[in-house]
Amino acid sequence: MPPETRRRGQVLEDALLEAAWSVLERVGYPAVTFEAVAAEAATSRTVLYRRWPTVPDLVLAAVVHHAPASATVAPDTGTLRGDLRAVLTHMSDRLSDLLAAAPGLLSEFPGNPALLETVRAEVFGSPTAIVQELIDRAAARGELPTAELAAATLTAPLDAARYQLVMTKQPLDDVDLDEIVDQVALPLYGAGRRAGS
Amino acid sequence: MPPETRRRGQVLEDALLEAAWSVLERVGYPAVTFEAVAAEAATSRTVLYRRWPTVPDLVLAAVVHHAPASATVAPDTGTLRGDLRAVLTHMSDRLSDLLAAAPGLLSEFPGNPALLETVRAEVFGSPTAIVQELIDRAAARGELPTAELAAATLTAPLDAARYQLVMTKQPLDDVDLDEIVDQVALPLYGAGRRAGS
Amino acid sequence: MPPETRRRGQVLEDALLEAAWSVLERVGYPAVTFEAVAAEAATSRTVLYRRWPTVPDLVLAAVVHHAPASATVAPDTGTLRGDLRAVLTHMSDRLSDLLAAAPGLLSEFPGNPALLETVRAEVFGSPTAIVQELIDRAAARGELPTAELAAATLTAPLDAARYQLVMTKQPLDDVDLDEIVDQVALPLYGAGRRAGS
Amino acid sequence: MPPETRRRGQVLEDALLEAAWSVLERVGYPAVTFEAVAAEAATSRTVLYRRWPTVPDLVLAAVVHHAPASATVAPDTGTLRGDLRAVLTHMSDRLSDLLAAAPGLLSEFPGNPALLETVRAEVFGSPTAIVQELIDRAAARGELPTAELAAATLTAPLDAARYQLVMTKQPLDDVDLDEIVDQVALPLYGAGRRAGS
DNA sequence: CCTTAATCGAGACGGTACGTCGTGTCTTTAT
DNA sequence: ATAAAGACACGACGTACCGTCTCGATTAAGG
Repeated sequence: MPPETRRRGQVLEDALLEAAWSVLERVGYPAVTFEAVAAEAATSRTVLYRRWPTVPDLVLAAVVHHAPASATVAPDTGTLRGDLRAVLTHMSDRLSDLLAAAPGLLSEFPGNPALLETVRAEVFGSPTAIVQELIDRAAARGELPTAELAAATLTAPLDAARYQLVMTKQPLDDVDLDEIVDQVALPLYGAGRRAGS
Repeated sequence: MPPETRRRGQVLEDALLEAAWSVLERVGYPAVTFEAVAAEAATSRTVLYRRWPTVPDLVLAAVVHHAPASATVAPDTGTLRGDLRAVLTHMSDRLSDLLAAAPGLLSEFPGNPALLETVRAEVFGSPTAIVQELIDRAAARGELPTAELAAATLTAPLDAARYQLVMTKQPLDDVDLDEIVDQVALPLYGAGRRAGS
Repeated sequence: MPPETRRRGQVLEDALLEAAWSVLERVGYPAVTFEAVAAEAATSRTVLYRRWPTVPDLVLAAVVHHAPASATVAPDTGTLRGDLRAVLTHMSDRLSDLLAAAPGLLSEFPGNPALLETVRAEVFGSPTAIVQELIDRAAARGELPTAELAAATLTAPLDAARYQLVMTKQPLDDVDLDEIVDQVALPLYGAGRRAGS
Repeated sequence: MPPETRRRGQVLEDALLEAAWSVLERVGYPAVTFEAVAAEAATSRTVLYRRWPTVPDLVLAAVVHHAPASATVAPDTGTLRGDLRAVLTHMSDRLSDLLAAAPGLLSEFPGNPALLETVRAEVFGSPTAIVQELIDRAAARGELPTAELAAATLTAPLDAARYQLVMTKQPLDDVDLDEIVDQVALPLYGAGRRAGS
């Protein structure tokens, strides 16, 4: 019946993670089970248990496997506004994808700090560092009076955006993005104020 | 064996919700089951199902029952800064309580808009409206140049605080609160700018 | 909403039994529940429990109510053969009706002798006595050499017929009836033998 | 706690059927539940459902397991009378055992022809074929004028006996057996008539 | 005629069992 | 060695009825 030979090693593992992702997309996070993934991958649960002991571990691995490359490079559009829009847009797309697929992952974090760390590193990336870079460049161009901002000032626009993403699981639309950039980020960062004022 | 008479109505319902809260505290949200709550309440699952069709519904009711009094009244400390600190502190305490007890509730929201709405109304309260009131009063006192702020401007500090709460499930400490008030909220709302500038 | 007045006494009781019979016909004995009967009768289970404590009691009452009149009169067709055919046909119709509707009643008898007695009296009637009467008449006519038969001899044809009815829950067809009459009953009863032989 | 290793295969199946039989004896057929049998066998209902989809299936298997040896061989006592007594005695013992243990099985037959067939084969055996064999031998010995009997003639004594068994769930006593043999079976089969008459 | 007693109708309570699904462990067979 | 298959023991699910109970609404009957 199975015309192909028995899978092993990397080939098998890839197939397992693709099966997990497929199940995740089809039925949603709360309905992901070892049973269903094993059926999708045409293997037995034992094979899955040997690799990932719990459902969150499996789902996380599937997410990482499916979308590994988080943009860690700062965009450069020539203006602070354009750069911020680019960063926020990317973050919005990435996070809404993840949250729509696996909202329940969030609730697993408290009991599993390693999971949180992995998600942060692999998926969310580090927009804060990137934004600091944008601000440095903008200050160098004279767009901003200073690049020295309090941590809370720097991250507040990002956090506000992320909160909306977490709550809605939907990407932000253009109006939202414009508001955050124009009404929150740029004013906070000091755009429009004279350098030295 | 059962020394008391059969419980009914409000008495029973209170006992159920206390049992649910007790189980929630003991085993944590992901392990809350109808079975365990029924056992804790010394009743049958049927009685629970008649009232709350799903675990999130039950947990939410337990949370609301356990900590019902959401401050819906705007504080009045005499200064905008004091008012904002009060609002944020209350929100921080309230949300961190809820999230520590039932982090998984968050992941239920997308599939259950009614749940989200209930949480918003019963637990989160409506900080946005309250903050608008604070701002109106501050503008009337001359602390702010205007009370007309964009929606995103108004909620950004709140959202930033809430994001941190959601991620950490811990109340914000004084330093965090000071930063959000002094570095984010007050600058955004225009404090320190001359009225008419 | 309920346009009619509230039912009581005999009117109500009749309605309950008709509802029970209706449910019995529709879903079969093993699926008869107080719940379903109460719904069918548009009343509450309490009203049923007040009258019949168990399902068999209720079903039996419904059966008796629905088909109360067991023929207790011996037919008189002029020949023993015709009389036996008539008795067996009647028994076959009656029993197969009952058994098709409520086969499980049989299994309730051991734990409930009163039930068995009621069924026997109300439903099965007493074919044995009737057959004895037929035989007496036949002997008087000279069709049989004697009317003095052993109990087992007398009832064997009836019992054989009843066994088939119990097993098949179907009425006996003409061929079966002919065989029992011609091959079993008449030879056993001595028809064809000379009186005095 | 569980001192022994996990049971599997035949060992487990035997234990399950013994547990089922034990429950059947203790509480009676109408009270046999998967739950109780699983508890008695110290296993889970799943294991039972994998093997027997319904209660009647399970009970029947338990009955067959508990009393497997149905005499399918015709006795040979030298006389037709002795042979018939032996067959009827065996049938009486066997059937009354079964019916006393599980009277409700009877009511399951119409909805489950396979069950009926299994019971017939496994438990009731096939007395009809056996009796035909006895008659053949008796005719060969000259005890009977002919071995060619109508089907109804052949089975009537058996059916009469079975009907009494079904109704009483008690084994027939010697008097009953004598009557059936001497007053019903032997006369019907033609014993005492001259061959060729 | 009006009060009183009965009982109807409705529905909750505490409980048992159902049949299903998924879990994590373990054993067996075969590649 | 490990993939694949599948059983085992367990826990929980959501549903259906059970038998009991309380409670208001309605009805029939008696003072």
